[in-house]
Amino acid sequence: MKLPIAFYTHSDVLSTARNLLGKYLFTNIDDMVTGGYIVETEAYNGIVDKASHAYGGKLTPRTQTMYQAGGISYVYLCYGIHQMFNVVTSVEGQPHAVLIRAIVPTYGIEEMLMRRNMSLLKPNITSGPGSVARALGISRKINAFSLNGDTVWIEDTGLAFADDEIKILPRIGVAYAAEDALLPYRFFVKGNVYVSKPNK
DNA sequence: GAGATGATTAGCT
DNA sequence: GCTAATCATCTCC
Repeated sequence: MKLPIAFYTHSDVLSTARNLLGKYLFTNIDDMVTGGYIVETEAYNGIVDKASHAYGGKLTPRTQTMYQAGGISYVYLCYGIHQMFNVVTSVEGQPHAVLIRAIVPTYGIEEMLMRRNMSLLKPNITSGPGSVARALGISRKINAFSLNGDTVWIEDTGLAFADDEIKILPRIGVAYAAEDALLPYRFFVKGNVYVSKPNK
């Protein structure tokens, strides 16, 4: 069952990031369906968040996707090689987003292995945002797609994690964001092997 | 129109 | 642990 758009449009990006844990993310790229459930996310809290592309209300051709109403994808390239997949949340004009950092692969594992150029299923297949996007075949072509569509979508299968199975820590790789780098905006399932390190 | 720069990963030590 | 890879995007001239 696909998540309703209402799941994405409320304004508390932190609770959306928390509630995305355990949800299934699917893509249908070149007629191949791949997916798995989310075990690690990071929240990016709009114009007041120094780690966000939209900090200070910055509006460019790239970031305008984040200003749209919640329930769509935001995909961009980082370090020249890695595609990052984000879920846009909140209402139009509020550039909130949740970065998907890790999933547990469950559907289309063969296809994911091929995309990752691997022969054996190892935890690093979908560990880290760049790896998740590559395994799922996500590219910038999928930017600003509705998460209720047929190319990329998120489902609720009833899987949920209790608060004591979840750990909340500061985000990864945002040291440049000064005091905002310390904000506890990273959510992950404790000890899950697909979560990028540290995972405890 | 050119130059600086990352929400990272993989591979080697 | 450390470091190179690599290019779209943004910023300033």
